[in-house]
Amino acid sequence: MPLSAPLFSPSSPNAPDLPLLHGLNPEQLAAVTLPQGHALILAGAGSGKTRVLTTRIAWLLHMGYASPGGIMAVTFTNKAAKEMQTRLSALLPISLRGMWMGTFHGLCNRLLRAHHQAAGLPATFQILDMQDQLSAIKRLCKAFNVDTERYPPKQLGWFFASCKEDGLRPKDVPTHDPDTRKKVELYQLYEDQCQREGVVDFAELLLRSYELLRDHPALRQHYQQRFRYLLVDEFQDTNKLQYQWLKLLAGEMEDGRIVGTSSVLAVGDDDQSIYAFRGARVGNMQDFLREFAVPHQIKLERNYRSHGNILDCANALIENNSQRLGKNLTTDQGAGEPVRIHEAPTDLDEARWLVEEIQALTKNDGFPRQEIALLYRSNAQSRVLESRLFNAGIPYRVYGGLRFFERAEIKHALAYLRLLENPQDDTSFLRVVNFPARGIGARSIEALQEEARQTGCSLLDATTLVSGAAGAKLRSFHALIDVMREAVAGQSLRHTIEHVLHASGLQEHYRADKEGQERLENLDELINAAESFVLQEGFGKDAIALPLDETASAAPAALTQSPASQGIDPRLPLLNQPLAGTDADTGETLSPLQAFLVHAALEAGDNQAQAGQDAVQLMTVHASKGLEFDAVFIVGLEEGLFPHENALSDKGGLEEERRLMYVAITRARQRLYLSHAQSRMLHGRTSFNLPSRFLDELPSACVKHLSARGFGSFSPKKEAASAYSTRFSNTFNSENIIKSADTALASKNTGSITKGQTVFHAKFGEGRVLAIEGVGDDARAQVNFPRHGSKWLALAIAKLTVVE
DNA sequence: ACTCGACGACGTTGT
DNA sequence: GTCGTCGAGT
Repeated sequence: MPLSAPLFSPSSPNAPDLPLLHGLNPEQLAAVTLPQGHALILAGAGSGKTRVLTTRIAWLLHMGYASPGGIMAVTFTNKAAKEMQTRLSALLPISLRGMWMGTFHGLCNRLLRAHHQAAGLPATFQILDMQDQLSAIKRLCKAFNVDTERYPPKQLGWFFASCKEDGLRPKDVPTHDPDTRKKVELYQLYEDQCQREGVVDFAELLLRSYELLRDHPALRQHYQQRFRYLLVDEFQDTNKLQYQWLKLLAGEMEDGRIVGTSSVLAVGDDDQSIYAFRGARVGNMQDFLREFAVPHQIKLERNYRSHGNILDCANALIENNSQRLGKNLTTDQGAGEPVRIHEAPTDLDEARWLVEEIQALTKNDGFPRQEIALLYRSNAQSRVLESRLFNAGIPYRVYGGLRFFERAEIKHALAYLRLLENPQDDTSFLRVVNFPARGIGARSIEALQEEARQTGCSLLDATTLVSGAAGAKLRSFHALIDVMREAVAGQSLRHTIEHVLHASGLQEHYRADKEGQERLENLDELINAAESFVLQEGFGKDAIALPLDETASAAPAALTQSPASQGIDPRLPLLNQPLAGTDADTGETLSPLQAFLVHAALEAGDNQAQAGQDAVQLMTVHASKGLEFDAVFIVGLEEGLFPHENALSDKGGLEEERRLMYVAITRARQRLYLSHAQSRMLHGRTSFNLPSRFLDELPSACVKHLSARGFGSFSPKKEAASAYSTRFSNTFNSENIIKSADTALASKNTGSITKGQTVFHAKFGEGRVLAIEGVGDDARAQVNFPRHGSKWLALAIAKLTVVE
């Protein structure tokens, strides 16, 4: 559908000369001061999107168009939510209590906590992260003798999640084949299990709160009237369910259109949609325009981040995508330096080159280390980079490894805490019933699970049903939990955790373990995390007090005025309570411990709290979204890797890879390096890959090919090995390439060195030639040295002499 | 009941 | 190369 909505004129009387608005460009100003009504902001990378969002909120509040309680702002990541919070607090000196700002999952959790009864959940319901979910599914499979060869738990989890993201309960899933029927059957069993244990997974948070709003008109209308302004960040990443959820909050549907008094401001960039694999639906942007009859649409195309050459590369690249709303970024910063492209013989050489460039950047050009980012397509690539950086003594920080709350010792501690809150939580029970070891083995657990299944009760409750010595041990564990619960009743969060760490024996266990030092420190860190969480959330102070704005008073009033609430259904438990008290703020009805457990589940935490350290930043391209750096390296730009081979099967997949590349490029402010290797260790074997097609899509005027250090002049032509690789798919094992390279080189190979010979190297000594590839100056030999392992050596550089 | 070693399968992106 | 599972040994 054409995007022809008129621009709102910024010169309206709605936009007085406020300091708040200073420095905004005309489009930003227009977006910030939009009148009532829905709007779509197409915000290009680096166009000041977050600034627009926060200033918009500040402006609404400042002008009195809304109170904090009338605003809901949704983001995808906790990082973005926090950032918004911080910036907003800097703009406005008022309390933002009552404003709903957070991630989709966070807000859904908030909704479900406030109305847990209506949602059919216990007040103490716990949230399953991916690990928990997987172990829950595995347990389910075991209990029902599922063939996990045919139905791998991981795949089942993915199936359940995608059903939920489409808003489908088991009964709604169409089953045309026996395979799907089986999976749906398991889906139902999984749901039953979760319900029985009082736990919800990530997708369930969304689906459950969607259903809550859908099935309770009075409640829905209450929130519809409360939230006059809904702001959604990264709208292109919303999935079907999130969009439906938003629609319910925005107003009632009539004739395919939304009617209501709220204004939805969706901010997004279709070119940065990189989460289709997990259900994101860019089509939501078009649907939004249509179903909300969006009157205002603004494009933010001025980029304040990157130099011209970088931006030109990004623009040219993304032009190759067909499904676009259309957008072109501009800058007035000047062209800057060319984008540098480097080709390395191997992934190891790539890493070596990278280290040298980084050293030059920091030493000669004065780039701070934390302003340098290394981006890669998949996590596995970080290893080589890390080891080279480590050897070179360059401090670095890897994002996206095991995060704090995902560490085993932390999960153990949390499992105890969760059991105190929710004794039904079998996942937590199983995690810690024998950790530290209590002599409760697999057989005892099996017996226990059998009893629990027959009785339909939780594992903890079933401990009373098991006979014999095993039963006694199980009951003493039960007693341990009960004693802990009593001991921490009414205690502060800090004391609670300290007590649990001690009484559970966790601390002692790690203290006895000589490898457990780091884990002990992490447990201490958990206490610190809890402490700062309590301070941040302000528990114990004015936690109960509601802001004295219209929220507290107007919301119930609005409810009584609304026609639909005249005949309140008395069966709805929530409506028998004063709404202002229940709906208002999270945490209000939550104990500090409960809130902390939610916090731990919803934000797995940064993986390393070493922020502020002067370290090079390593992360996947996905993780880099929303960040920016002075200098960016994008490595591993090879066919099959980036674009990833799994994404090449369909066109949509390739376009998403291209958007991913677009995101990566637009992270750079001043300097951008792109590199690829002719061969790399992948999945434990050497593979030979063509340079990524994305490199060919960049305008040659903006790029500069660096000559390979020590390998003679750079040759833009495909190498012999690479040329052959096109005939055998993109990656194949080294045996194939050796064969083909051998044939290719039979006549062309200049040197006298051939495969199988023993050669001598000044540094490495004698070694056997495993393979030869390349021609002329680029010819290389893979030589296996007894003491140094196998190495690729350039024949033009390394002085190899044939031994016999 | 627990620990350890061998073995095989499996390798994107993540709230 | 890593992870999880399985079997044997203590």
